[in-house]
Amino acid sequence: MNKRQVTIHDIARELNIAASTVSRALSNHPRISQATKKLVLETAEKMQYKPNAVASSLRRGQGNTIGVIVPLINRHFFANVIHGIETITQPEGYHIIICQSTELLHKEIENIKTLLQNRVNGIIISISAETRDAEHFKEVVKAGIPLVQFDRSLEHFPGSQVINDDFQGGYQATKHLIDQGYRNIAHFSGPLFVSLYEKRYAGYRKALEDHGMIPDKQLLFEGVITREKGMAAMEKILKGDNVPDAIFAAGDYAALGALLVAKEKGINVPAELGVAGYVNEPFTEWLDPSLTTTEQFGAEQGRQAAQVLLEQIRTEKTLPAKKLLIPPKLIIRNSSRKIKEAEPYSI
Amino acid sequence: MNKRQVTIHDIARELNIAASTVSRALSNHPRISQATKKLVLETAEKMQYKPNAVASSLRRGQGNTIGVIVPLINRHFFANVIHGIETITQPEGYHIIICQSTELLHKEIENIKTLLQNRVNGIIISISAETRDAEHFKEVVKAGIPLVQFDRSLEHFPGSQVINDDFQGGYQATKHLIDQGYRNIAHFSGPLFVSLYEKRYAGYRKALEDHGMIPDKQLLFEGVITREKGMAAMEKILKGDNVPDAIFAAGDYAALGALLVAKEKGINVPAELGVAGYVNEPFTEWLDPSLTTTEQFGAEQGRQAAQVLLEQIRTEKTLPAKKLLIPPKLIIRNSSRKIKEAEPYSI
DNA sequence: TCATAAGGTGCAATCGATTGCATTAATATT
DNA sequence: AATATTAATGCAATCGATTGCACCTTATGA
Repeated sequence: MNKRQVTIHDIARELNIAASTVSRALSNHPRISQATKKLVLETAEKMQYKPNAVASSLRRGQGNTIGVIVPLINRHFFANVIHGIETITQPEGYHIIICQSTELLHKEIENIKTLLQNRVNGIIISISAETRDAEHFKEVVKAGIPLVQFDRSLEHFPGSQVINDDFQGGYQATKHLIDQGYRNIAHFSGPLFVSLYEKRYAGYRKALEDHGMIPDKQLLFEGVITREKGMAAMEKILKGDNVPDAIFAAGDYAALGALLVAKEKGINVPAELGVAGYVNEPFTEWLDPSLTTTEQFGAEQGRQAAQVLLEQIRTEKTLPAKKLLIPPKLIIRNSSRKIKEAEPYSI
Repeated sequence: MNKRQVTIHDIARELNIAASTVSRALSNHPRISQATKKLVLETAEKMQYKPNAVASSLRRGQGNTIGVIVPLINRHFFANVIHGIETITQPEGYHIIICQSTELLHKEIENIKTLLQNRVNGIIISISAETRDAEHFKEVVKAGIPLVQFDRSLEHFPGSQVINDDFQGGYQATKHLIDQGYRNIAHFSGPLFVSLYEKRYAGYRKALEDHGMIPDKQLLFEGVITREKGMAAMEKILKGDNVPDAIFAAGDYAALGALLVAKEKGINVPAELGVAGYVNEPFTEWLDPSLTTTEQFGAEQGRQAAQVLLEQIRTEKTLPAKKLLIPPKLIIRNSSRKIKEAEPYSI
């Protein structure tokens, strides 16, 4: 039930000039006299003219919209990324359309289709857990629309990416545990065919090796990313005969599971068991003991991805793909502070 | 650098028929023969035709987009609401444009302008902390675009709203503390000119009165919504001479502050001090002791708001405004379990 | 004084899909 | 056989803003 809006033709009629003149006056065209511009601007204001962005987009073959596809909007990390994207795009006059794949490939494909139909200027995407190849990205390329991947990505797709340095993150966390004196470190990983988990695991292995330890397959627990799985893995560990003195979990929820079981069994963290998570979920700071983890700077990633995309949009010719590796930051908290140095500890 | 896309005219030329026939065939118009439809569909597929939603929107004067304005995308509650909205709108073929006001009125106004220019079908909004009146909503009404408010709202604006029953929430939480045996309950509130805080406070007062207690102004701490402010308020309380035995905070972060100070001072929660928060932030479940709080069902609110909006969009005539009150749910956890009944407690 | 340039505007086509109305062909009715 | 009816398709205008080109007026230069 939209009511009819004022158009440039209405303004033109009001002033007895051509619509084209109105259009040019509004866009500050150099060939229109100051007097006319002033007149048009005033009349537009008076008549409450609102430019129709849809018509403009159609004619110019260019919208002012950027599509963003994430697995789930309400995941802390992704919400942060979106926030970051918005802070960059909004001042540039772009707005963002958000789609969720809910970790489903067919939805992701659907999302891309919708975005293409709506002729977005560019797409920023973090792929679903199911996505294995870039078939559906080809449509985007064919349409000549720039696409930037972030966080989870198909590395072989020849486009720009803004991703975490998960290898370094895994390395840092493990090295920290070693430095604290832990000598038998287990790893809770996600599914290893997901490259980001594979990399955290590789970082973990490398850190061990660099410090003269041999990664023990027995201490690798794959597919442990929820609290429940973390708890189960921890129970299993305690029942075994090679009980580790530290755990590096590739996700905070799994680490939480380990902490909960440890607390239940009266195991002292960090004295008897060191624990480190990953992602820096909001709850980790307030656990008791607070959880050592790794920050991934979601907002920053969003900003960078948006920057890269805007560059591509603004340049006519295809720019060489950029691959930005965001270095993660280890956040040392009490769950791994075995060495109680005189560290300033404030709640 | 968008490349030219296939249009219905290309298909028409290919098949030697009129573009209008193609259009009708694609939209399954009854007056087009099955044979032609089949042919068109196949050719469209073959030529990789993608309908131009922009052109369609212009012609029909009707897009397929819903605008959502929130203070901050990366706040847990709002992220959940957006998620809820998306789950409803996406299957109906609408997509959502997200805008943040970052709690600033002028940005909110800007956002509304942008959404109107892009001719969205409807707007769902939670107002900024600065917003006091509905001046800028009038433009929306004038354009004949339905608008639904949620969470924080201008109650006197004659449009649909989906909001929390904050009075009940405040009442429930306070009553719970009373039931647990606490007799001197302080309240950490947000700024009281914000109606939602005012209502939680009113609920708190009513609960006290209903149980024969007199709300003490000395125990009201206004504008305490951050952890820092919560800690400060708690310190102040402990220095005073009327030390309460429980705190009902209108926000979880303030409650967290109280908990942290209590822990630091060796005050036993819940034995010596009961604490209840509000909002059910993700961290509250894993605090030690876990924090009693109130869940607001963000996703549910998003779904309801989207439902209401879609109804308005689909109906030609203006529907009577709906006001949905979402009942919040008290989540009882350890920070207020003074009476240790045989409650099943599982980590 | 006349040609040329610059300054201002208007005309009309265009972007791609949609839709009221007209047209043609095919079938049914009397 | 002539007319009415139905089915299938085409024509052309339209949504609102943009833009290449043409046009007219006034200033500039030789």
